[in-house]
Amino acid sequence: MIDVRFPTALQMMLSLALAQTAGVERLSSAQLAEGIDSNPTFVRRLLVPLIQAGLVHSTMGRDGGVSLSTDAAMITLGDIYKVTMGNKKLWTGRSDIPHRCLVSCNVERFFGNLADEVDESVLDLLSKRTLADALSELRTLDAARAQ
Amino acid sequence: MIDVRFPTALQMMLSLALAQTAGVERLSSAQLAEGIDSNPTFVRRLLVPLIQAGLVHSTMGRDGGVSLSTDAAMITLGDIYKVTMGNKKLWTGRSDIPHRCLVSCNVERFFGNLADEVDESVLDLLSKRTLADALSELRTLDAARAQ
DNA sequence: TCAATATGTATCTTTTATCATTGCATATCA
DNA sequence: TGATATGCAATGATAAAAGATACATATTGA
Repeated sequence: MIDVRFPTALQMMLSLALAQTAGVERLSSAQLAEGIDSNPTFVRRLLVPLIQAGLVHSTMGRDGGVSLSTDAAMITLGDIYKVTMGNKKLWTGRSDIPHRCLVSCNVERFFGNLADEVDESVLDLLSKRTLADALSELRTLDAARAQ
Repeated sequence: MIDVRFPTALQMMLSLALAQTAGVERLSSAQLAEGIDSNPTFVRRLLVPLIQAGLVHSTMGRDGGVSLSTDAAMITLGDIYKVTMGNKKLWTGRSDIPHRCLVSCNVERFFGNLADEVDESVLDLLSKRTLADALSELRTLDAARAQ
């Protein structure tokens, strides 16, 4: 199955950012789940690292829910990516290749380095955008759509 | 399962590049499969687009096999990536999200644009390296490993 | 105080993308 | 013409991810 954690976490964070601008205190995992057409358990699983990293604040009990910990302009898409994907790299090579020649003895390391560079460049790109930026991009897209 | 087509195709191409410098006419899919600890069918499946794109030349029949079509310095890792991954994007979002608000109506397009930017930046990075560059990096790694 | 309802979390099942395997037609060469 | 390569289709196995279910725990308000 395709890993959709990042796009999903991003959508959740955008919903929280929108709620913030609309003056809504918090959203429940059920509300967030409805927005992504999924289930509350998946939402809560995704929230765990976001809460631990301090990007999101959670309140338990009746009338509980989650909200952004800070202003949307202080959170970058890179933050969200790093936190939700943890140590998972964008690329992983074949592992345990038998070492028989110049290529097979060194591709593993070579590819690892390459993958690191790719991760770095992607994070670079994501870190230049804040959640607030993304939200205003959504408004632009929405205006274009309306026409 | 993790998609290892690119790292695998890369290793195959590196083996072909090494064979080229060693004066070896061609390698069979069985030989390539041995190098990646896999099976000839998988190798041949990966070769199809590389052959169609003209990066690799294949000869059928007994004593057949494949070889690089051109010099390793003329082939970039970007070429290999584009050809083996086809239209598959690095990221795909959730699809068929119900349209209910500013976020849910526009994230799909927003994320698509973001994914396009990421693809572009990765291809940029890969296109700066040739197979010949990669082969000499392998030699450098090998020298470091020998110590 | 207690009923309602939220999060936190563990466990099991379902789904599905990917790779492995098998089989066979076709091509090529000694 | 037999040995051996590619080309290709079809089926099976594997594993990662998401869905589903269950329940303990926390909080609030009547």
